[in-house]
Amino acid sequence: MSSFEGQMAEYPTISIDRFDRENLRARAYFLSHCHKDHMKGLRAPSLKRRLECSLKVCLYCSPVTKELLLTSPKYRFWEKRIVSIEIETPTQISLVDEASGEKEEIVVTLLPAGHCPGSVMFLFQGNNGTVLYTGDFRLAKGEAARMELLHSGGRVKDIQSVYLDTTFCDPKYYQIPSREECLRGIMELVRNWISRSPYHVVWLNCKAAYGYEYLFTNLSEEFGLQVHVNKLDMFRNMPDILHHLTTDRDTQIHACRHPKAEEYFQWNKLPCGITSKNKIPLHTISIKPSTMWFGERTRKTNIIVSVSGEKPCWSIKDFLSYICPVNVYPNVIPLGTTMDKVKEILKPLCRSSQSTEPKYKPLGKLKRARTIHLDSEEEDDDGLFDDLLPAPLRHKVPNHKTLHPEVFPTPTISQNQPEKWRESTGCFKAESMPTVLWANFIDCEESNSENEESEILGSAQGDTGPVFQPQQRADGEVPQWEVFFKRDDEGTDDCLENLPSSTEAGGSQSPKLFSDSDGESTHISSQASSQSTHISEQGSQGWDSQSDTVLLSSQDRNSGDITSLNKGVYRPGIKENIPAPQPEQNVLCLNDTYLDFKSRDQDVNTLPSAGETTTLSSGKQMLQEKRPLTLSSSADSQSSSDFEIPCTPEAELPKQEHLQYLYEKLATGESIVVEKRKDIHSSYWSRLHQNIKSSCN
DNA sequence: GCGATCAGTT
DNA sequence: CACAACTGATCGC
Repeated sequence: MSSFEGQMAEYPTISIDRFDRENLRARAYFLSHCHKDHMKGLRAPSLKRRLECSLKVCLYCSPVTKELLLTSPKYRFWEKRIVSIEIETPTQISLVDEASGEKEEIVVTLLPAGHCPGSVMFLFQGNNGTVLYTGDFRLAKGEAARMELLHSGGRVKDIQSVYLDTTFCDPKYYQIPSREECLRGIMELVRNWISRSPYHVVWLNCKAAYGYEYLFTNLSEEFGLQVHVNKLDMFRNMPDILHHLTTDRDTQIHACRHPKAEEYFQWNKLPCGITSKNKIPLHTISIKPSTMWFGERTRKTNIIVSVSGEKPCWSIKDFLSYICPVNVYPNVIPLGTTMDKVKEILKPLCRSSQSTEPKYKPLGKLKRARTIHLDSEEEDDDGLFDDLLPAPLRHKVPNHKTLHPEVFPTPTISQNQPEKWRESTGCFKAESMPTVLWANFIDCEESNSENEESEILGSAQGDTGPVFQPQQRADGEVPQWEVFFKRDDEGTDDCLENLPSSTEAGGSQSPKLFSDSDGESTHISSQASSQSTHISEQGSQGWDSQSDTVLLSSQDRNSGDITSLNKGVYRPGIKENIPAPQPEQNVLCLNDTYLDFKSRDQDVNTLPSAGETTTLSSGKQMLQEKRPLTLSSSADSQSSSDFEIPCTPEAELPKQEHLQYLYEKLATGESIVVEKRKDIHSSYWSRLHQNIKSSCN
């Protein structure tokens, strides 16, 4: 939970993501994205009154955020006062005190935050220095380095303070797989479920209001099925999203909601109420996209299996140390700690500690004939302090071929005339084009080798229903979830093979893998009858006690081994067209996939930062402005060949022995000794151990 | 009746 | 614990 009170030290007359208390006096409001916990007070009567009494106060946000916000009638009263600002367009705003007439100018730039549609970071430049408010951000490594407007004169701007989303500023979150990884894992789960029959459906159990669109669109693209949702009018002006959604329940992928959805699920009922199709009962699994893949593993029956990678897909550390501000203000303070402690952790990444020692500077330097970068930023603080500040010389990444910084147009927004900006809603078509981005990653043209799904893929509507073709695989029945996470190049691709029965059980691999503490099997298998009958039994037992959570992870060191996912999968051809990520020297990242399963008995909880961390605006940026299309997005998010991003130093790769140990213990049900380690990983490891232990109890 | 806050769930 | 919600109870206006 964000503890940010809404105001920044440097510019206390503006309020961001908070609209209560002190913020009621703000001269201008900013909203980084459309999640409720960043909208506190936004529709309170007190603020509404303030608005009515004021002529000038406005809310500034991205065009997409504005659109999403105004979809809700609760916020309609804001309509005339919302000023949308285009992404990456420095915009001057006059902050006027209406009582005294006192005025202050500030330039704000919205930078894509990669969290949910419309989400942005705010870069403010004014008389009190340049500050960055990150909001909730989920940027892949190197993303900051690609942001033109974080740079000036070829280096990162001199940023006084960063107001940082520190939600995952904890060693336990070190292993967060990339979006691509998570998507890939989900894709395979979904594929293997829905390809069994038209009556096998997937429920995406999404909690937040927005942020799963990336998942939806990609699933839709891949399988030619629209995703069922309760409402889609908020996306009416975002065709790239809209086309992948439907309110028609007759689809195999659901992301619909209901207050009692979890309860429904126990009874094999989807949130939209359906339990069957053509009088044939549906078989449902649920996939829960969640960032809390570690934090949530507390239930007794959870099984955690993790082969850790060496790096998180994004990192506060990388972000902050790249920006290298003078100050950092964490927006999230974990309960057990204090602001100061978090600051202590972050301080080493900031300016002051980067070079405490004065550097030798040759005397007699001539006054610089400064290279004229046509940056229009008149308050170019870099220029003033270049000699004084130890700001590391970081060259911005050439992200566009024609990346010559022209004079930035700096639109000035008159607070009196927000209307002229209203038209910006028309830009959504260009704003969000994730599917194109993804087309590059997974070739949607590729047909399912064993059926005519390709026809369905091409159809705009999924309402004809998929044509079911019997699977051709030998074992016929049981989903081999494990194949999604295997490496194929080593005998140690044993994420699951060390588990009892993951493969050896022949026709019935799944039971023990998903078994609960009672040793009771919870079949994920396609034995339809067992499934539905099982469900009624569950009603009395309570499914939670049976639900196992499995955290799985691949260790595809080989960044190009996407094809390994196909091993043993029924659709040998499907991924062949995927361009393998370029094998780059700088690719040090391991890609992890964590999955947390549930389906009827079990629930498939997946995807740490992935699903809900959609990058729409940034996706667009990447696609249209920054990246050559020949780069796979997978490679993009993890690394860049353009420049060098250092590893997160602490992100040490767990040793195979460790993992082997854990698997063996897990397999045999033995308890696991938690060895205390002093380093930063101790928390990670003990947690992992504890989770495995608890799952074996 | 509405809103804010808190505790509890997922 | 921490995501991003929602529900229900309680209290105050």
